[in-house]
Amino acid sequence: MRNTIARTQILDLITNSKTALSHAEIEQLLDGLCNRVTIYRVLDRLIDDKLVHKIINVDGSLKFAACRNCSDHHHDSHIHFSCLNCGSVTCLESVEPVFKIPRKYKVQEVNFTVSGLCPDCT
Amino acid sequence: MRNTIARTQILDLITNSKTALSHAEIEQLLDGLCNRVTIYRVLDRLIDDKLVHKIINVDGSLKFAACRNCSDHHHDSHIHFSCLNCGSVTCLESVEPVFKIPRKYKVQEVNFTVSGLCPDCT
DNA sequence: GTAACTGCAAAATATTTGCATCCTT
DNA sequence: AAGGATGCAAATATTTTGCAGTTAC
Repeated sequence: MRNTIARTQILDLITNSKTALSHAEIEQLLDGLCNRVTIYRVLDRLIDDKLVHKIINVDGSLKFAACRNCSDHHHDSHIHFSCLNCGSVTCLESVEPVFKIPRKYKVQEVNFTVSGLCPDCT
Repeated sequence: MRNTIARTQILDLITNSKTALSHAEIEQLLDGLCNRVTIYRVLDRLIDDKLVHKIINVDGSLKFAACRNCSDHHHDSHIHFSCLNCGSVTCLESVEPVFKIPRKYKVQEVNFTVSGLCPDCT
């Protein structure tokens, strides 16, 4: 793993953003600093390295957010809030949902998204 | 809304399937009965008509399942189980998760997916 | 110096749209 | 008969891959 400009810049953007960023948003923010393809590859790498989460948005689009405490494996059981008005996706770290799955299913990961209006759009 | 062959067949497939179906699976099952584009259009229509749910899978792919009780609006707050081995997606109708979102957020929809191993793959 | 990273072009995929034709009612 | 539904081709959009050149360590 090398500290390249692209990697550093992309990780900075994601870390400093309040909301999760899409590939397109990252590309726009970088403003030509690096190629679109590089962004794909750096994101994959950051996810492998457990520095960034991949979030599947309610519309199926992808968003990326900084990991909080994923050292050896991603653990992303908090809720993501997706705003239907401005499109922002926010990690609600504090909220852990409670649920029961029939025993015959073996649970490994969890992906919870709630959509509606964020505080800014209410 | 017309009762065309494509519409009838596609709705039948989805209704009779234990698991949610992807566009590709539907296309394969129909085996050339209708065009790929038609499947896209029929699915959109069935969703509009509240006969079919669109489910966003953990990998971002789309799956379609029959609606249970969505008369005027989709209400899809149950958990979807996504098998990481066989790729099947199942609606767990009986399980309603409990969670609390900060008041400043206005909740409209919910999308909960749990992934792991389904009973057949354990 | 070398292996990893990057950019460009092109391939592969997935979805949407325009338009002429067909079919349900 | 008429308007919605369909098929085909092509346009769009998104992501992946091959390869040559560049860069971090």
